[in-house]
Amino acid sequence: MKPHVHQERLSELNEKLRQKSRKVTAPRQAILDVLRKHRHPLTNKEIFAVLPPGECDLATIYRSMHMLESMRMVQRFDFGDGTARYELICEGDDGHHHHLICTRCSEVLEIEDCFPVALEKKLAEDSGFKFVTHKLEFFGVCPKCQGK
Amino acid sequence: MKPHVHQERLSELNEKLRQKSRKVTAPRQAILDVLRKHRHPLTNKEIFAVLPPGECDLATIYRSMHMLESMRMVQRFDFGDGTARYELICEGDDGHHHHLICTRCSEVLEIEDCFPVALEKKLAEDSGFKFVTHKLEFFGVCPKCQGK
DNA sequence: ATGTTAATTGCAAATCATTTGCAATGCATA
DNA sequence: TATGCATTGCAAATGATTTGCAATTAACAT
Repeated sequence: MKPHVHQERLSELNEKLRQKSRKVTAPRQAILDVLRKHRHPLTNKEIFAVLPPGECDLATIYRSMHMLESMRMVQRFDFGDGTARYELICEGDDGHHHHLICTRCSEVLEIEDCFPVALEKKLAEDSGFKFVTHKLEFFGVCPKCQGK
Repeated sequence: MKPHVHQERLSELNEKLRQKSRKVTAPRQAILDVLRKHRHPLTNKEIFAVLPPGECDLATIYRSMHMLESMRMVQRFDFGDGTARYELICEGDDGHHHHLICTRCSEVLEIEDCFPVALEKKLAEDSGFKFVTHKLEFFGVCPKCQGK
């Protein structure tokens, strides 16, 4: 019943799924909903923890994040702790940016500017490499954690 | 016999170990020897593979690298593939630098300049963070791999 | 509506990197 | 040369991620 209700609620994100001949499944919608509500990079386990129990298997989250990454719908970040983190890529954005992470409490600040972009060109010229990109993250101690 | 031969062969690196009341053991010397001979970041497994069989346990390499890192004798790098890599820190160097890594063949180029250092200061001022550092690695396709 | 089919999921087991417990061993110092 | 604590090897534990496979389901054509 009400055959189109479901489609009406689908966001651009789900449309993107459709366009790639991917199925719009409950787990995928749930994952995208979580990402939409969180503006910071989330680990798969964090996504899993936020989801209602039984909503989606951890393995499915891993598989979904790979798919979303390959579709450029999420951006993967490495904070150097051996756990991948993902952020939804906004409309008209390429998802490329950096973070400032507190090494004590793990607070995360997004950094607007991307500095080394200009340098990639110089690097590419000097080295002969092509398609040069970079990963850059900053680490420090946030104001709250400075009082030891 | 020949009680001092061993000591005569000890490098500055082993002296450093001594100074920190660390023991100069065969596995540690072997590991440092490997690092001295390789100018690129090595994974623990790569170090293990280069070492003569039975020379040193993998777990010992993991423990040694942690120790060497805390003593600032090696620098740890993350290339985003979930495996730590280490480079010996040269005399008078702080070990801080970056790499350009080929995403196809994993060739690694060291990059002399460190660009974002000046930006750390600005970031620290803007955010209130202290002790701001960064990790930066570049990725691309090397000349050899460009011919598909 | 319903059937068909390929994509997707859950679950459990497998991998991979890394860590850790513990008893045996080995350096450094007396 | 003896003593004591650091260090090691080995095996088992951990934590993140991947994978095989049978059961389920979305998409689309009946």
